Amino acid sequence: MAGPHISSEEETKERTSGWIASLADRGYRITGSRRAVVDVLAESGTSLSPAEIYEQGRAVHKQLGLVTVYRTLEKLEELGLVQRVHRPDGCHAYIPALRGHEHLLLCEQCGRVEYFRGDDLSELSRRLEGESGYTIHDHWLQFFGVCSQCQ
Amino acid sequence: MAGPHISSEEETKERTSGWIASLADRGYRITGSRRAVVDVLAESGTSLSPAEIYEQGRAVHKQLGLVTVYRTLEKLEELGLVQRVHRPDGCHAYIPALRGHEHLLLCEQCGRVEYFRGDDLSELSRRLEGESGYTIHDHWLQFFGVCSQCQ
DNA sequence: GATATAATTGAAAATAATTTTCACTTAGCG
DNA sequence: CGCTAAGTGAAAATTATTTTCAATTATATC
Repeated sequence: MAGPHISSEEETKERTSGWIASLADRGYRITGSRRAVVDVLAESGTSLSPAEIYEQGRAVHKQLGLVTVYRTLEKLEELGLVQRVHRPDGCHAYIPALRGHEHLLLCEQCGRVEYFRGDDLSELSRRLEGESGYTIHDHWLQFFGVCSQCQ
Repeated sequence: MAGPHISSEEETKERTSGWIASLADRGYRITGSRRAVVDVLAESGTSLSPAEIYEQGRAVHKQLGLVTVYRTLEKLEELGLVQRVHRPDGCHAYIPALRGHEHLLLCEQCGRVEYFRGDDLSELSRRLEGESGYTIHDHWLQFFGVCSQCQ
């Protein structure tokens, strides 16, 4: 199994420009406000609520409005680039979306997110389908703890 | 692996009286309103939002208030008897809490919940702890699909 | 580059979910 | 039974999110 994946600065920059390109490809205009939302979330190692994105985004683009944060998240979510993250204490924060068979490890204190691979649940999924009669579409495997910084 | 566990009527009755006993043990009074909330959620095979519990609970105890639904859920949650269930489209519904190493299989259409056992994630958890430096406290393994009734 | 125009913006209002307040009721001990 | 602190529902307050709308602006086209 690959270890958890700590994002490098290099990669988060690529993520930022990739998201901007996806928005443009889709026909959405690239505005200062959208850039600010993308910058903040793509380069954050932690999950962020709309209010946190708003606050941090204003450092980049001072006239940013909270409404635009919501609207931009909606578009990024629609493009599969970001997703809400669900935690025992709530699900109001966003992260760069999981890709392929990635799973999550989350810090309960600071919201830090690690992505890892290495557990194939498709066999279990098929077995469950057979035994339950469900048609299974998706799954979540998430671990919750405290990161080394927060200990 | 044991198959998913379909609750019998027998068992849900036991669950209802167990929850009532736990509330009483803890020193909480047993009122008609609390009984209604417990009845509805303990005997439901699907996840229910506070508003749904309120609506169904009024069939049992007509003066039930929505505020009391919230307050009773808070107490049941504190006692570890119920928990919020998180799904891609939201996390505003409650279910009887997982026990031991149970995991969830959820119907995206009707909210039906199946509990299953059979996957031990403790080894993966330990491995992740070592590689990430996190102290892991908890995990979720959840499958999402469409149940046989909803197909 | 200038310009036309439809997309996008932020502020304010509206809505929805949840929590708090408070005067009244009641479960359950003695 | 009667007492009393716990619990109640209605209404108000709070919080998160969405909608409305007039003003602004990104970008395709000249």
